[in-house]
Formats: sequence, C-alpha cells, structure tokens
Amino acid sequence: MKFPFAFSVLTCRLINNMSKKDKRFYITTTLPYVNADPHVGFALEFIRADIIARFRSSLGEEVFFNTGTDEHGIKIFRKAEENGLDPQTYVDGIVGKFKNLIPLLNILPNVNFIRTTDKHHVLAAQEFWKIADKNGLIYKKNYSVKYCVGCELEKTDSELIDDKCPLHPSGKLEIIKEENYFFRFSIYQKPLLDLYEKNPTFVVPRSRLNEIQAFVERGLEDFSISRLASKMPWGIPVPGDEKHVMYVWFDALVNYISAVGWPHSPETFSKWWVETGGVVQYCGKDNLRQQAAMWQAMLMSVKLPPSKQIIIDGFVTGEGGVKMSKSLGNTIDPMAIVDEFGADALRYYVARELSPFEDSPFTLEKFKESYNAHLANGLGNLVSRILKMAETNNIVIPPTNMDIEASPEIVAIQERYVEGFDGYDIQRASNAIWDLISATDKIVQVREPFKKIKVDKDGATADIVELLVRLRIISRMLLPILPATSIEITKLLETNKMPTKPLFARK
RNA sequence: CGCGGGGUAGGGUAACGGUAACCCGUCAGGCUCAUAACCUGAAAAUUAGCGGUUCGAUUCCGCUCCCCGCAACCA
Repeated sequence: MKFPFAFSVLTCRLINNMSKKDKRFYITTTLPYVNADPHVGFALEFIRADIIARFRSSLGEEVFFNTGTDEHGIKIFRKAEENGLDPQTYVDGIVGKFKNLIPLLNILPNVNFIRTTDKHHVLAAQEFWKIADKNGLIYKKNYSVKYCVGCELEKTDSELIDDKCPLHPSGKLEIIKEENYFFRFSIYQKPLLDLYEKNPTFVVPRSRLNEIQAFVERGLEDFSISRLASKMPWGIPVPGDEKHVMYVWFDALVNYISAVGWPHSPETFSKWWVETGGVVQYCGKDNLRQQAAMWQAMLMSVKLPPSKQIIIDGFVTGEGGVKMSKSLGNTIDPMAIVDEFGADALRYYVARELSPFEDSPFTLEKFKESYNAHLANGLGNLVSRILKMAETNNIVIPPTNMDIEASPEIVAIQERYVEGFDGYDIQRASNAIWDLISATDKIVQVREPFKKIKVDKDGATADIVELLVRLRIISRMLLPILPATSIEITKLLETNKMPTKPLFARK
C-alpha cells in the first residue's frame, strides 16, 4: 500500500495497521530459572523484548507480551533443601525479585507474568503430555544415569571431565539404571529441517539458523522427559503415573502456549497463537536447541503450529570479551546502573551499545562513556538548547508540519528505523535516531538561530519551529527505547519549557 | 580432523568484489542557544599470517596461528 508523499513512514505504518484492525503481535522472553537472583542476561533480554513490544504497540498493533518464571526441577529442589524450605515456599519467596524487574526496568506494566507453578500452567503441561502420549510420541525405557558417590548427586555428561566428576576425580561413578519416559525427538529431523528451509528467518540471526540446522542434520536422539518422583518430587506429576514427574523442559516450554489460553480457552489461543502466526521468542544463544528444535518438535507432536520466530541474542561479557564471573570481578549489576542512572539509561545502553545478536562487552567505563556522549551531551543537551530558544522567544510547536515530517531526510531515517526493528536489529533502529539527533545539532550550529533572531526574526522563528518539529520526531522514535524520556520530552514540547533539570546529568 | 562464530585505527564496531566507514578517546580550530555541552578539521588500520582465484580481495577459496561459544536441564 502506497501513501501520498505527505505522510511519514511511521504514519504510513500506523494507517496501514489501523486498516487491518486485528493486527496482533505475540512476543515472549525465555522464562528465567529461579535458582538464583535475576541474572544480568535476563534483564537485558527482558529489555530487548520490551523494546520490540513497545515498538509494535506504537504502530497500533495489539501486543501480548509474556514473561514469567520457570520454577520446577532438580536445581530448585536442591536450592530449597539448602535453605531448609519446601520448594513451593522457596519459589514463592524468590519470584518477587523477578516481578520487581518490571517497574525497575520500565517494562510495559501490562506484561503477562506466568509461573510454571500456576495451576492453569500445570494443567496445560499435563494435557500437553497426554496428547503427545496419545499421539504415540512418548515411551518408557531404561535410562542410565551417572551418579557421583562423593557428591551424592547424579551427573550429566556435561558436568564430567574425562568421564570423572571434577570435584571427586578419584572417586567412582556409579551407573544407575532408571526407568524414564522419553520423547521421540528423533523422528522430527525431517520436519524440523523442512521448517527451517521453508522459513529462512525462523531463527534470527541467520548464523544461528545455520547452527541449529547443522545440529539437526547430524541426527537427533530421543530425550528423557521425566524423573522419578521418589528422587526428585519437585515437578509436575506425569498424568497417569504418580511415580514420575515431568522433566523441567517438557513443562517449562509449554508456558508459551499456556500463557495464551491453551488448552482451556481455545478462542484466546487462536487469537494469539494461530492468527498471529505464533510467538516471537527471545532467548539466549544457550537456549537455541531447546527453543528452535526441541520445543518445535514438541509442538508438532501435539499438532500445533510452530512458533513464529526465535530471536537469539548474545551474552554480555567483561572487558575484551572475557566471560563475566564473580571471581574475575568483572560482573555488572544492572540494578546498580538503574539506581544511579535510571532505567532509561540502561535501556539506552542495551539498545545502542550492545549488539542485538552477538556477544558484547558491558563495563561501567563503557557505560559511562556512552551515557555522557550520547545521553547527556547528545540527546539531553539538544533538548535543552532547542527548548531554551523556544521558551525565550515564545515559539510554540505547530500540531503538524509535513514539510519537515515527510522530508526525504526524515523519511530515510524512519525507514532505517522501521527496517531495523522489523529485523530485530535494535541497534540499527537506535542508530537512526542518533543520526537524526546529530543532524539536528548541526542545524543549530550552521543556521545559528540564536544569532539570527536579532536581525531576522521570521527566519529564526522558522528555524526554531523546524528544530522543535524535529525534536518531536526524535521523541516519538524514542518511545520504545526510552519510554520515560520520550514522554518527558513530549511534555516539555507541549508546555514549551526547557528542562529545569538536565534530562541526563553528566556523570 | 566433533559443531559453530570470530580476529579491521588506542578501545568498540561497520562495510562483505571496486578510493576501508562510524562511535568513543587524542590533538588543533570555531561557536556561545545549550548539560565546559555543540560544530569543523587532523593524526591514527600493510583489514591476524601465508598462499590462491581475479583486471582488482577486508570481502571468495585453501592452509596456519590465536580468541570465544556449544557438545543435549547456564539469558
């Protein structure tokens, strides 16, 4: 659909979407595991998903944004034991810390928060199991578990070095045979490969699609989806077999559909899962297999359509790309950043300084550098200098100004912005805004309206009006990324006042 | 030879067959509306190394070296 030149790109998108009244968008984060306090990585992922959710909202789409907590499994069971609590009491106590992130990170307040211990989720997971079972995708077999006598714990191969427990290298590993339920993952090789081939943007970025494709091509093994309740009772009971509880993944992944009403509310489910083409799932690169392969096979096993897209983001690292770890002392605490600089400043850093898909470093030095350069000196200062001229000379922003809003320069910038978001390239979208900020600073310098006002009042007034209109465009584009700042700028423009306090004080 | 991703100015990244771009930092000049902010200009890169394809390679191919993930319950 083409629009007359007088409309900006964003306006076009808005109208386009309004014309399709039922345009909807479903996005979710991974559910973080609650065996520890909220992880930096999750905070960043939460912000990314929120930015995309807010962007879609700003286009007039109806958005369902999901997050929550993954609360079952052995690690939590042990953690609760360590703390002398029963598991439910333990998770009830910790879930608040995760919910607190919503106001702290300035996440959309209407975000859906699902807990895998929620009654409706538990029922959904059991129903999911029953259907998969009925469809012949679940079977029982003997499963060998390696057990370290020293640790008194079962060990997975990934926990072992040279087939020995790193904590007890001289100790013996016992092989315990246990009967478990298995999921016929192996038969989904072809369907999964078809899914990837049919939809080249199923996993973003492309390199991750290649990775999962190569993984699936090598062949799949059925995986265990239950645990003996006698050993590890903290899980959803397997329907019809009280001796087993579900393995945590088989339970947790189901949240993406139980959150939108599956199976008890077919209308809601259809509205958000079927009509939207599925969910957009944000997750870390360590979750690629679970989300892009296992979960998709699980959906196939109950004859539900696949997710829409899986967006894989990178990790944050310390200086020089080294892993963050407490022992190296290079961890960063997002909450400390929020305390000192505010949620928008953290959101800015995530959007503009972190690669949307690759690992990128996050240090306090880099954060401050970028904060001063682009928020204080860039955006904040621009707002002050323009509004000062407007306030002093009593120049008010017009309700619209299509000459500027639909100018080729603005249209090109907005195209880049929209394309960036469409491809989940938040950095590219943000760069478009900061290009506009810097071009606007240049206008002030070149035209010098502050000087011109003394000799050519009309000319200077026109310049200042243009600057105000550009500021309004900037403010609108900032809405998904810096929601609080965007609203603040809009308010200042409406009241024609320069900020009494700097928007972002230099640090 | 398990699989995958990388190595580009001091730092962080971009370009991915045709004069190596951007941000931060550094240095010099300009401006005074603004948060000592802003604008202009400069210095700074044999694009990890070696070889190949090509009229031409940062870009494609091969090898070597070095980093980093993953290897089935860590965003």
